[in-house]
This record gives sequence, structure tokens and C-alpha cells, in this order.
Amino acid sequence: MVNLESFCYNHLMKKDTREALLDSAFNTFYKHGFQGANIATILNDVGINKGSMYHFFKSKKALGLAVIEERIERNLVNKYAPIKSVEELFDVLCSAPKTLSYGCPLNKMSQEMIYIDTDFQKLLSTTYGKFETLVQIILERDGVENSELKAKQIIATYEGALMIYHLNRQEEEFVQVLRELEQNIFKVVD
Amino acid sequence: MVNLESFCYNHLMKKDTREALLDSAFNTFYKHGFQGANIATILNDVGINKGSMYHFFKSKKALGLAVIEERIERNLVNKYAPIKSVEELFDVLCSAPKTLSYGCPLNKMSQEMIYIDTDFQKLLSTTYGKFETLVQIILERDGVENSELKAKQIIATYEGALMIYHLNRQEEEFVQVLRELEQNIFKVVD
DNA sequence: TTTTCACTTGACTAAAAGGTCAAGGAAGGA
DNA sequence: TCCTTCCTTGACCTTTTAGTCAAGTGAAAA
Repeated sequence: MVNLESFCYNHLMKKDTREALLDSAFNTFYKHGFQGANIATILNDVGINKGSMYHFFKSKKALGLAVIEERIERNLVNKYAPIKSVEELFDVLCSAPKTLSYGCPLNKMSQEMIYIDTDFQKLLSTTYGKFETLVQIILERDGVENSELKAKQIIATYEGALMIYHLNRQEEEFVQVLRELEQNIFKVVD
Repeated sequence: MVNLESFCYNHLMKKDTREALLDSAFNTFYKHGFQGANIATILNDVGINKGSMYHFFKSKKALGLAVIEERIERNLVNKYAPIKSVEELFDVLCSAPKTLSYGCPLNKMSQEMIYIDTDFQKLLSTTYGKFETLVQIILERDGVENSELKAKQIIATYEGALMIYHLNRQEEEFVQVLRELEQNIFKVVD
């Protein structure tokens, strides 16, 4: 018995065209920025034609918004939801230089788009809120007080340090700044 | 006696065309990003023609690099060089939401360009280094120990918090995160 | 007065970009 | 077997964009 879906004419399983499009668009936007990205590049990468993309997304903008909702946000949840302790959180944060080749996707997209398009602004703002909540939950589960402010502190330092890392490529500095924060926040003043 | 320079045919003092171009380019790149920015917009804003711009800058890229060197960097020096104490430093940092309409120009340009063009990358990296030095000097003059790490901490938190501010537009949160850092860094553990 | 140089004009080019569309293929239900 | 729906093709359109260039202007030096 043959899986019919695997015999699609463009060697892609039908339902996967949209997904492949989102994957490639995410990568392309991540590296080149939304405005700098070229639709032809994405299409070429996926191996499909224009009309096929415009069947799923009515415009480049729609594709961009979908990338935020279905990739950037999903990646954040996949990464932060399973974290069980503050210690583990900082370990994950410290690993960012190894996994995030071009900086923080959310930060990058935000810097570029929030003052250019209000739909992007709204969606990015919402997505950031979810990120903050994910971090806050980790802190609260570990009994940390004042979790909202501390979540903001952690994310702010992380985002800024990651930017500096991408300018200097000094991983040690990046880790040092985060570890310092970890100690400062959770040090007990006797 | 009339100032001859003020009788230029395009109602601009000659020497000022380049400067006006840099001003407008800075603003346009700041809001729209380098790639998203449109040269025609800048020319229209300044009130000159293409050839005039290409007389001073051989390409859009050259204009972009000049904006970094002659505006972004200059603004940083103008802003941070006169600061005389750590206290004053934090006051200036806290005022960012009032002065930086579209985020940190250096951060924004960096996020967009460092992985797209190595000339931008080098220049932005150098410029960031100068920023860090400016902050470090303030700390050292105030007798703060471990000034290099602390400068990085301050800048990282500031940059990240500023990004969050631009997503949420909650100025209080922004100030709170920075004030918290100020206390944490300089609190004496008895 | 003449020459020179820095700067400006504005039309032009070529390429790239996002987006459209009519036609066609595959699969599945009737 | 036929019809409908979903998806794909690839050529085409339109607009935008960075960049070019020959010709011209005015100020200042010679």
C-alpha cells in the first residue's frame, strides 16, 4: 500500500508546501530582514513558482506575519516552555550564540518593522508578551519574587548582550554578562 | 556686506549639501532601515537631484557608511562624552524613550546590516567599541571597579530594555529596569 | 576677462521587485 | 466517468529602484 501523498507532482507532499514556504521565509527574513528579503530567493529555495506561493499567502506582508505567528512564536514556545528551573533558563540563554546565527529573530524583526507597519507592530508586541510570560512562569515556578520585573530584566539583558555578541563575537563576554545578572538578581543580601 | 555663501542657487549654502544629505539620510535610515530606505525620498527631502548626491557619495552604501561615521558615532560622543557621573549616566539612559523615536540607531543598523555586508559590520563593530569606551570612562572616573564588564552590562540592559520599550511603550517599565540595574550594580553587600 | 573647478540639473537606463493571471494537472467524490 | 476543488505552472505586468551621464551654472582664482 503506497502513501498517495508522497506521489505529488512536485516531489513535495501537498500539505507541506506551505510549511516549506514558512521555513524558507523564516530563514531568509532572519538573515536579510523582511524588507531586504527577496521573494524569488525563497521560491527558488523551496523549488516552487510564484503563483503557488500567492495561493497560500496573499502578499509578502501576509507571509511575514505568518512567519511571526507560526515560526518565531513557535520557536519561542518550543525553546522556553520545557524549561523547569531558573538555573536551566540561564543555561539556555547562555547557549544563544551557538543556536541563533543572526541574533534574536524577534528582536531583529521588531527593530525593523514596528515603525513601518502597524500590523507587524501589533503582532510582534503580542509575541513579545508571550515570550515574557514564558520566562515569568519559569521564575514563578521557582518561587522567585517580583517575577514580572525580573523577567523583563532578564530578557532585556539577554537581548542587549546578544546584540553585542553579534558585533564582537566574544562568547565569553556574553556569558559573563548573563551570569553576572543571574548572581545579582538572586544574590541574598545578608 | 552680503554673505556670498548664502546666495547659492539651490537656496542651500554650498558646503551644507553634504551635511543636509547626511542629516536626511540618517533620519530616513533610522526610521525605514538602510535597505528599506529610498534614495528618492532623501533627495526630495533635501531638495536636490540625484547627480548632486552621487557627487558626494559614490553609492547608497557609501552614504550608509558615512551616516554611521558622521552621524551615529557623532551623536554618541555628543551624548555621552559630557557625562560626569554614574548618576548622570543613568539619568541620560533613562531619558532615551523621549529622544530616540525609533530605538537605538546603532542597534537598529547593526541588527540589519552586520550579516549582510562586512564593511557595515566592521564599522558598526568599531562604533560600538567607542560607545562602550565612553561608558567605561564614566564608570572609571567615578571609581567603579570592573568597569569593562559593568559597561557591557549597562549597555546590554539599556539596549534590550529600549527594544522592549518600543514594543510596549511603557516608559515606567523601561526606567524601572534601568534603575534596578543601577542599584544592583552599585549596591554594597555588607 | 577668461579659465577652472566644484557642484547641480534632469532625463535616461537597466535591473529588480512584488504581484497577476489564464491555463493545466492531480486527486477524490459523486 | 465526469466534475469539482485544490494546487501549480510560467509567462507577463507594473512599479520602483539604484545608478549614469552629458550638459550647464556660478564663484573664485588667474
